[in-house]
Amino acid sequence: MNLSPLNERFVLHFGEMGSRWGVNRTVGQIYALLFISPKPLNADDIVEQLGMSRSNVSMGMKELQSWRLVKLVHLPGDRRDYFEAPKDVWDIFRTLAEEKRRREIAPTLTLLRDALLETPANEEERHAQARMREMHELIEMSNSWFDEIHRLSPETLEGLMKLGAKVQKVLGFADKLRGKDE
Amino acid sequence: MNLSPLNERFVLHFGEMGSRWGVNRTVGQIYALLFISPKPLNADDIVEQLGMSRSNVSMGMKELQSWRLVKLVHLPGDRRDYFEAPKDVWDIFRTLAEEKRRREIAPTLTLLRDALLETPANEEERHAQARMREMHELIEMSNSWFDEIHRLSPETLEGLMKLGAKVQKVLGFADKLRGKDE
DNA sequence: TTGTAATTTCAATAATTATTGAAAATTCTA
DNA sequence: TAGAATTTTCAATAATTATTGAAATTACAA
Repeated sequence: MNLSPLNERFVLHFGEMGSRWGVNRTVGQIYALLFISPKPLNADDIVEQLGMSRSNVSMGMKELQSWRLVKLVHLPGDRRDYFEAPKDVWDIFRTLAEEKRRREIAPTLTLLRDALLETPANEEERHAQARMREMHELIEMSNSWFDEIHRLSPETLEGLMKLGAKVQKVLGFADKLRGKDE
Repeated sequence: MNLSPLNERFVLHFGEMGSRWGVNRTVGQIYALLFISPKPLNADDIVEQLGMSRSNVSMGMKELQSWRLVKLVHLPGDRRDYFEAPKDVWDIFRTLAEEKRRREIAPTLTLLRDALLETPANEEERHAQARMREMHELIEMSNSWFDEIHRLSPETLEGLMKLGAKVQKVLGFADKLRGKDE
Protein backbone atom coordinates (compact mmCIF):
# COMPACT_ATOMS: atom_id res chain seq x y z
CA MET A 1 0.00 0.00 0.00
CA ASN A 2 1.41 3.22 -1.28
CA LEU A 3 0.30 5.77 1.30
CA SER A 4 1.80 7.85 4.08
CA PRO A 5 1.38 6.20 7.52
CA LEU A 6 -1.51 8.26 8.85
CA ASN A 7 -3.50 7.82 5.67
CA GLU A 8 -2.74 4.14 5.48
CA ARG A 9 -4.04 3.67 8.99
CA PHE A 10 -7.30 5.38 8.05
CA VAL A 11 -7.72 3.32 4.91
CA LEU A 12 -6.98 0.03 6.66
CA HIS A 13 -9.42 0.85 9.43
CA PHE A 14 -12.21 1.46 6.95
CA GLY A 15 -11.34 -1.82 5.30
CA GLU A 16 -11.70 -3.66 8.58
CA MET A 17 -14.91 -1.87 9.55
CA GLY A 18 -16.38 -2.61 6.15
CA SER A 19 -17.69 -6.00 7.20
CA ARG A 20 -19.63 -4.42 10.10
CA TRP A 21 -21.04 -1.82 7.75
CA GLY A 22 -22.16 -4.38 5.19
CA VAL A 23 -19.53 -3.84 2.52
CA ASN A 24 -16.39 -5.84 1.86
CA ARG A 25 -12.87 -4.80 2.78
CA THR A 26 -11.93 -3.44 -0.60
CA VAL A 27 -15.05 -1.28 -0.84
CA GLY A 28 -14.28 0.17 2.59
CA GLN A 29 -10.70 0.90 1.60
CA ILE A 30 -11.62 2.51 -1.69
CA TYR A 31 -14.13 4.78 -0.02
CA ALA A 32 -11.66 5.80 2.68
CA LEU A 33 -9.05 6.59 0.06
CA LEU A 34 -11.44 8.75 -1.93
CA PHE A 35 -12.70 10.45 1.21
CA ILE A 36 -9.28 11.79 2.13
CA SER A 37 -8.06 12.34 -1.41
CA PRO A 38 -7.64 16.01 -2.37
CA LYS A 39 -8.48 15.21 -5.98
CA PRO A 40 -10.50 12.67 -7.97
CA LEU A 41 -8.79 9.35 -8.65
CA ASN A 42 -9.06 6.96 -11.54
CA ALA A 43 -9.23 3.19 -11.24
CA ASP A 44 -5.53 2.71 -11.88
CA ASP A 45 -4.62 5.24 -9.19
CA ILE A 46 -6.65 3.15 -6.78
CA VAL A 47 -5.13 -0.12 -7.96
CA GLU A 48 -1.69 1.35 -7.42
CA GLN A 49 -2.36 2.90 -4.02
CA LEU A 50 -4.27 -0.01 -2.53
CA GLY A 51 -2.66 -2.94 -4.32
CA MET A 52 -5.84 -4.74 -5.33
CA SER A 53 -6.90 -6.06 -8.72
CA ARG A 54 -8.34 -3.88 -11.42
CA SER A 55 -11.54 -5.89 -11.54
CA ASN A 56 -11.95 -5.57 -7.82
CA VAL A 57 -11.80 -1.79 -8.13
CA SER A 58 -14.33 -1.87 -10.94
CA MET A 59 -16.77 -3.85 -8.82
CA GLY A 60 -16.06 -1.72 -5.77
CA MET A 61 -16.82 1.47 -7.67
CA LYS A 62 -20.11 0.02 -8.84
CA GLU A 63 -21.02 -0.79 -5.26
CA LEU A 64 -20.03 2.65 -3.98
CA GLN A 65 -22.01 4.30 -6.75
CA SER A 66 -25.06 2.22 -5.84
CA TRP A 67 -24.75 3.72 -2.35
CA ARG A 68 -24.31 7.17 -3.92
CA LEU A 69 -21.12 7.54 -1.91
CA VAL A 70 -18.93 8.40 -4.87
CA LYS A 71 -19.51 10.32 -8.01
CA LEU A 72 -18.03 9.94 -11.41
CA VAL A 73 -16.18 12.93 -12.88
CA HIS A 74 -14.07 13.55 -15.95
CA LEU A 75 -10.95 15.59 -16.39
CA PRO A 76 -10.57 17.58 -19.61
CA GLY A 77 -8.44 15.76 -22.16
CA ASP A 78 -8.53 12.45 -20.27
CA ARG A 79 -11.05 9.81 -21.18
CA ARG A 80 -10.60 7.70 -18.08
CA ASP A 81 -13.27 7.70 -15.37
CA TYR A 82 -12.34 9.57 -12.23
CA PHE A 83 -14.13 9.22 -8.93
CA GLU A 84 -14.53 11.48 -5.96
CA ALA A 85 -16.34 11.31 -2.64
CA PRO A 86 -18.87 14.08 -2.03
CA LYS A 87 -17.33 16.65 0.28
CA ASP A 88 -20.14 17.70 2.60
CA VAL A 89 -20.25 15.26 5.52
CA TRP A 90 -23.83 16.21 6.36
CA ASP A 91 -24.88 15.37 2.89
CA ILE A 92 -23.07 12.04 3.10
CA PHE A 93 -24.85 11.35 6.34
CA ARG A 94 -28.24 11.93 4.76
CA THR A 95 -27.44 9.89 1.69
CA LEU A 96 -26.39 6.98 3.86
CA ALA A 97 -29.52 7.23 5.96
CA GLU A 98 -31.65 7.21 2.83
CA GLU A 99 -29.94 4.22 1.31
CA LYS A 100 -30.06 2.29 4.56
CA ARG A 101 -33.74 2.94 4.83
CA ARG A 102 -34.31 1.78 1.29
CA ARG A 103 -32.33 -1.42 1.70
CA GLU A 104 -32.76 -2.37 5.32
CA ILE A 105 -36.14 -1.03 6.34
CA ALA A 106 -38.38 -0.55 3.33
CA PRO A 107 -38.68 -4.27 2.49
CA THR A 108 -39.79 -5.02 6.03
CA LEU A 109 -42.28 -2.20 5.95
CA THR A 110 -43.80 -3.72 2.81
CA LEU A 111 -44.03 -7.11 4.43
CA LEU A 112 -45.68 -5.63 7.52
CA ARG A 113 -48.20 -3.70 5.49
CA ASP A 114 -49.20 -6.85 3.63
CA ALA A 115 -49.33 -8.94 6.77
CA LEU A 116 -51.57 -6.42 8.51
CA LEU A 117 -54.09 -6.58 5.69
CA GLU A 118 -54.67 -10.27 6.22
CA THR A 119 -57.35 -11.70 8.46
CA PRO A 120 -55.68 -13.73 11.20
CA ALA A 121 -56.58 -17.42 10.96
CA ASN A 122 -56.26 -18.21 14.66
CA GLU A 123 -55.29 -16.83 18.05
CA GLU A 124 -51.59 -17.37 17.32
CA GLU A 125 -51.82 -15.17 14.24
CA ARG A 126 -53.95 -12.60 16.01
CA HIS A 127 -51.29 -12.07 18.61
CA ALA A 128 -48.47 -12.01 16.07
CA GLN A 129 -50.35 -9.46 14.03
CA ALA A 130 -50.74 -7.22 17.05
CA ARG A 131 -46.96 -7.29 17.54
CA MET A 132 -46.42 -6.58 13.87
CA ARG A 133 -48.72 -3.61 14.19
CA GLU A 134 -46.52 -2.16 16.90
CA MET A 135 -43.44 -2.64 14.80
CA HIS A 136 -45.18 -1.11 11.82
CA GLU A 137 -46.18 1.97 13.79
CA LEU A 138 -42.65 2.48 15.05
CA ILE A 139 -41.19 2.26 11.58
CA GLU A 140 -43.79 4.55 10.03
CA MET A 141 -43.16 7.08 12.72
CA SER A 142 -39.38 6.94 12.44
CA ASN A 143 -39.74 7.30 8.71
CA SER A 144 -41.83 10.41 8.86
CA TRP A 145 -39.50 11.86 11.48
CA PHE A 146 -36.63 11.17 9.15
CA ASP A 147 -38.50 12.71 6.24
CA GLU A 148 -38.88 15.89 8.22
CA ILE A 149 -35.22 15.99 9.15
CA HIS A 150 -34.35 15.26 5.60
CA ARG A 151 -36.06 18.39 4.33
CA LEU A 152 -33.79 20.59 6.41
CA SER A 153 -30.70 22.11 4.84
CA PRO A 154 -27.32 20.89 6.07
CA GLU A 155 -26.77 24.20 7.86
CA THR A 156 -30.10 24.04 9.62
CA LEU A 157 -29.58 20.43 10.53
CA GLU A 158 -26.17 21.20 11.88
CA GLY A 159 -27.66 24.01 13.91
CA LEU A 160 -30.31 21.71 15.29
CA MET A 161 -27.75 19.13 16.27
CA LYS A 162 -25.48 21.68 17.89
CA LEU A 163 -28.39 22.56 20.04
CA GLY A 164 -27.45 19.44 21.95
CA ALA A 165 -28.25 19.89 25.59
CA LYS A 166 -31.27 21.99 24.77
CA VAL A 167 -33.38 19.25 23.31
CA GLN A 168 -35.31 19.07 26.54
CA LYS A 169 -36.35 22.67 26.15
CA VAL A 170 -37.34 22.13 22.55
CA LEU A 171 -39.35 19.19 23.63
CA GLY A 172 -41.23 21.26 26.18
CA PHE A 173 -42.20 23.53 23.35
CA ALA A 174 -43.06 20.56 21.19
CA ASP A 175 -45.48 19.35 23.84
CA LYS A 176 -47.23 22.71 23.86
CA LEU A 177 -47.47 22.68 20.09
CA ARG A 178 -48.92 19.24 20.14
CA GLY A 179 -51.50 20.25 22.70
CA LYS A 180 -52.55 23.20 20.58
CA ASP A 181 -52.70 21.61 17.19
CA GLU A 182 -54.10 18.16 17.65
CA MET B 1 -41.14 -25.04 9.85
CA ASN B 2 -43.95 -25.51 12.28
CA LEU B 3 -45.83 -22.21 12.13
CA SER B 4 -49.06 -20.84 10.78
CA PRO B 5 -48.64 -19.21 7.34
CA LEU B 6 -48.65 -15.56 8.40
CA ASN B 7 -46.13 -16.17 11.13
CA GLU B 8 -43.95 -18.27 8.91
CA ARG B 9 -43.82 -15.50 6.38
CA PHE B 10 -42.68 -13.05 9.04
CA VAL B 11 -40.01 -15.40 10.35
CA LEU B 12 -38.67 -16.21 6.90
CA HIS B 13 -38.51 -12.54 6.00
CA PHE B 14 -36.43 -11.75 9.07
CA GLY B 15 -34.17 -14.62 8.17
CA GLU B 16 -33.59 -13.20 4.72
CA MET B 17 -33.11 -9.64 5.98
CA GLY B 18 -30.64 -10.87 8.57
CA SER B 19 -27.71 -10.67 6.20
CA ARG B 20 -28.45 -6.99 5.48
CA TRP B 21 -28.70 -6.33 9.19
CA GLY B 22 -25.42 -8.02 9.98
CA VAL B 23 -26.68 -11.24 11.53
CA ASN B 24 -27.07 -14.64 9.94
CA ARG B 25 -30.31 -16.19 8.81
CA THR B 26 -30.90 -18.29 11.88
CA VAL B 27 -30.38 -15.35 14.23
CA GLY B 28 -32.90 -13.33 12.24
CA GLN B 29 -35.42 -16.15 12.34
CA ILE B 30 -35.01 -16.77 16.05
CA TYR B 31 -35.52 -13.13 16.85
CA ALA B 32 -38.61 -12.91 14.67
CA LEU B 33 -40.07 -15.99 16.32
CA LEU B 34 -39.50 -14.58 19.80
CA PHE B 35 -40.82 -11.19 18.79
CA ILE B 36 -44.24 -12.55 17.85
CA SER B 37 -44.37 -15.26 20.46
CA PRO B 38 -46.95 -14.65 23.20
CA LYS B 39 -44.80 -16.49 25.73
CA PRO B 40 -41.12 -17.21 26.37
CA LEU B 41 -39.65 -20.13 24.44
CA ASN B 42 -36.90 -22.58 25.32
CA ALA B 43 -34.20 -23.78 22.97
CA ASP B 44 -36.05 -26.97 22.07
CA ASP B 45 -39.21 -25.04 21.23
CA ILE B 46 -37.14 -23.02 18.79
CA VAL B 47 -35.44 -26.09 17.32
CA GLU B 48 -38.83 -27.64 16.76
CA GLN B 49 -40.50 -24.57 15.30
CA LEU B 50 -37.65 -23.49 13.04
CA GLY B 51 -36.07 -26.83 12.23
CA MET B 52 -32.47 -25.87 12.89
CA SER B 53 -29.86 -27.62 15.01
CA ARG B 54 -29.70 -27.32 18.74
CA SER B 55 -26.20 -25.90 18.62
CA ASN B 56 -27.26 -23.30 16.11
CA VAL B 57 -29.94 -22.13 18.50
CA SER B 58 -27.45 -21.98 21.34
CA MET B 59 -25.10 -19.79 19.30
CA GLY B 60 -27.97 -17.67 18.02
CA MET B 61 -29.19 -16.98 21.52
CA LYS B 62 -25.72 -15.91 22.57
CA GLU B 63 -25.61 -13.50 19.64
CA LEU B 64 -29.06 -12.10 20.39
CA GLN B 65 -28.17 -11.66 24.03
CA SER B 66 -25.03 -9.77 23.04
CA TRP B 67 -27.30 -7.38 21.17
CA ARG B 68 -29.58 -7.23 24.24
CA LEU B 69 -32.47 -8.17 21.97
CA VAL B 70 -33.60 -11.12 24.06
CA LYS B 71 -33.69 -11.77 27.72
CA LEU B 72 -33.36 -14.97 29.63
CA VAL B 73 -36.23 -15.93 31.92
CA HIS B 74 -37.14 -18.98 33.97
CA LEU B 75 -40.45 -20.64 34.56
CA PRO B 76 -41.16 -22.04 38.03
CA GLY B 77 -40.43 -25.76 38.27
CA ASP B 78 -38.58 -25.89 34.95
CA ARG B 79 -34.83 -25.65 34.83
CA ARG B 80 -34.56 -25.01 31.13
CA ASP B 81 -33.64 -21.54 29.89
CA TYR B 82 -36.49 -19.61 28.33
CA PHE B 83 -36.06 -16.56 26.18
CA GLU B 84 -38.29 -13.65 25.36
CA ALA B 85 -37.97 -10.51 23.28
CA PRO B 86 -38.51 -7.25 25.19
CA LYS B 87 -42.01 -5.97 24.47
CA ASP B 88 -41.63 -2.20 24.15
CA VAL B 89 -40.69 -1.41 20.56
CA TRP B 90 -39.30 2.01 21.53
CA ASP B 91 -37.02 0.39 24.00
CA ILE B 92 -35.88 -2.09 21.35
CA PHE B 93 -35.19 0.79 19.03
CA ARG B 94 -32.98 2.51 21.57
CA THR B 95 -31.14 -0.66 22.47
CA LEU B 96 -30.38 -1.30 18.84
CA ALA B 97 -29.17 2.24 18.30
CA GLU B 98 -26.88 1.94 21.31
CA GLU B 99 -25.40 -1.35 20.21
CA LYS B 100 -24.92 -0.13 16.66
CA ARG B 101 -23.11 2.89 17.92
CA ARG B 102 -20.87 0.79 20.10
CA ARG B 103 -20.00 -1.65 17.33
CA GLU B 104 -20.10 0.39 14.16
CA ILE B 105 -19.19 3.91 15.17
CA ALA B 106 -17.21 3.95 18.40
CA PRO B 107 -14.13 2.21 16.95
CA THR B 108 -13.94 4.75 14.15
CA LEU B 109 -14.33 7.60 16.60
CA THR B 110 -11.36 6.26 18.53
CA LEU B 111 -9.28 6.01 15.39
CA LEU B 112 -10.18 9.57 14.40
CA ARG B 113 -9.35 10.95 17.83
CA ASP B 114 -5.94 9.33 17.68
CA ALA B 115 -5.29 10.41 14.12
CA LEU B 116 -6.17 14.02 14.93
CA LEU B 117 -3.61 14.13 17.72
CA GLU B 118 -0.78 13.39 15.34
CA THR B 119 1.29 16.02 13.59
CA PRO B 120 0.85 15.60 9.84
CA ALA B 121 4.10 14.65 8.14
CA ASN B 122 3.36 16.26 4.79
CA GLU B 123 0.75 18.05 2.73
CA GLU B 124 -1.00 14.79 1.88
CA GLU B 125 -1.50 14.05 5.56
CA ARG B 126 -2.50 17.61 6.37
CA HIS B 127 -5.34 17.45 3.90
CA ALA B 128 -6.42 13.99 5.02
CA GLN B 129 -6.42 15.15 8.62
CA ALA B 130 -8.68 18.07 7.74
CA ARG B 131 -11.18 15.64 6.21
CA MET B 132 -10.94 13.40 9.26
CA ARG B 133 -11.67 16.40 11.43
CA GLU B 134 -14.91 16.99 9.56
CA MET B 135 -15.91 13.39 9.97
CA HIS B 136 -15.00 13.51 13.63
CA GLU B 137 -17.13 16.58 14.23
CA LEU B 138 -20.12 15.00 12.52
CA ILE B 139 -19.86 11.86 14.60
CA GLU B 140 -19.37 13.71 17.87
CA MET B 141 -22.37 15.83 17.11
CA SER B 142 -24.61 12.93 16.13
CA ASN B 143 -23.52 11.16 19.27
CA SER B 144 -24.44 13.97 21.60
CA TRP B 145 -27.73 14.42 19.77
CA PHE B 146 -28.40 10.75 20.27
CA ASP B 147 -27.43 10.98 23.93
CA GLU B 148 -30.04 13.66 24.40
CA ILE B 149 -32.71 11.65 22.67
CA HIS B 150 -31.71 8.67 24.68
CA ARG B 151 -32.46 10.37 27.97
CA LEU B 152 -36.10 10.83 27.02
CA SER B 153 -38.68 8.33 28.17
CA PRO B 154 -40.34 6.17 25.52
CA GLU B 155 -43.57 8.11 25.93
CA THR B 156 -41.87 11.46 25.51
CA LEU B 157 -39.89 10.19 22.57
CA GLU B 158 -43.01 8.84 20.97
CA GLY B 159 -44.66 12.18 21.48
CA LEU B 160 -41.74 13.95 19.89
CA MET B 161 -41.84 11.68 16.89
CA LYS B 162 -45.58 11.98 16.47
CA LEU B 163 -44.98 15.66 16.22
CA GLY B 164 -43.89 14.82 12.71
CA ALA B 165 -44.81 17.65 10.41
CA LYS B 166 -44.15 20.19 13.12
CA VAL B 167 -40.42 19.75 13.30
CA GLN B 168 -40.04 22.92 11.29
CA LYS B 169 -41.86 24.87 13.96
CA VAL B 170 -39.80 23.29 16.70
CA LEU B 171 -36.74 24.20 14.77
CA GLY B 172 -37.79 27.81 14.59
CA PHE B 173 -37.99 27.77 18.34
CA ALA B 174 -34.68 25.97 18.53
CA ASP B 175 -33.09 28.74 16.52
CA LYS B 176 -34.38 31.33 18.95
CA LEU B 177 -33.07 29.32 21.87
CA ARG B 178 -29.71 29.03 20.25
CA GLY B 179 -29.58 32.74 19.66
CA LYS B 180 -30.38 33.45 23.28
CA ASP B 181 -28.15 30.92 24.99
CA GLU B 182 -24.93 30.85 23.03
C1' DT C 1 -14.48 1.99 -40.03
C1' DT C 2 -10.17 0.18 -37.47
C1' DG C 3 -7.34 -0.01 -33.74
C1' DT C 4 -6.47 1.17 -29.09
C1' DA C 5 -7.55 2.47 -24.47
C1' DA C 6 -10.61 1.74 -20.82
C1' DT C 7 -14.00 -0.72 -18.41
C1' DT C 8 -16.86 -4.64 -17.29
C1' DT C 9 -18.04 -9.37 -17.01
C1' DC C 10 -17.27 -13.98 -15.88
C1' DA C 11 -15.77 -18.33 -14.34
C1' DA C 12 -12.23 -20.20 -11.34
C1' DT C 13 -10.60 -20.33 -6.76
C1' DA C 14 -9.49 -18.32 -2.33
C1' DA C 15 -11.25 -16.82 1.91
C1' DT C 16 -14.72 -16.37 5.13
C1' DT C 17 -18.81 -17.47 7.54
C1' DA C 18 -22.69 -20.63 8.80
C1' DT C 19 -24.31 -24.99 10.29
C1' DT C 20 -24.06 -29.30 12.27
C1' DG C 21 -23.45 -33.61 15.31
C1' DA C 22 -20.81 -35.28 18.78
C1' DA C 23 -18.32 -34.58 22.84
C1' DA C 24 -17.51 -31.84 26.86
C1' DA C 25 -18.99 -29.06 30.40
C1' DT C 26 -22.30 -27.34 33.48
C1' DT C 27 -26.30 -27.38 36.47
C1' DC C 28 -29.54 -29.29 39.03
C1' DT C 29 -31.89 -33.16 41.80
C1' DA C 30 -32.51 -37.24 44.16
C1' DT D 1 -22.03 -37.21 45.20
C1' DA D 2 -24.04 -39.81 41.17
C1' DG D 3 -26.75 -39.43 37.54
C1' DA D 4 -29.74 -37.08 34.50
C1' DA D 5 -30.97 -32.95 32.13
C1' DT D 6 -29.43 -29.04 29.86
C1' DT D 7 -26.31 -26.07 27.62
C1' DT D 8 -21.98 -25.01 25.34
C1' DT D 9 -17.96 -25.89 22.69
C1' DC D 10 -15.50 -27.59 18.92
C1' DA D 11 -13.84 -29.46 14.77
C1' DA D 12 -15.68 -31.00 10.36
C1' DT D 13 -17.99 -29.53 6.34
C1' DA D 14 -21.41 -26.95 3.83
C1' DA D 15 -22.58 -22.60 2.01
C1' DT D 16 -21.61 -18.09 0.86
C1' DT D 17 -18.93 -14.22 -0.41
C1' DA D 18 -14.58 -12.01 -2.07
C1' DT D 19 -10.91 -11.72 -5.27
C1' DT D 20 -8.59 -12.45 -9.35
C1' DG D 21 -6.85 -12.83 -14.35
C1' DA D 22 -8.45 -13.40 -18.71
C1' DA D 23 -11.81 -12.60 -22.10
C1' DA D 24 -15.39 -9.73 -23.75
C1' DT D 25 -17.36 -5.41 -24.30
C1' DT D 26 -17.60 -0.58 -24.79
C1' DA D 27 -16.05 4.05 -26.03
C1' DC D 28 -13.27 6.82 -28.32
C1' DA D 29 -9.63 8.74 -31.82
C1' DA D 30 -7.28 8.57 -35.92
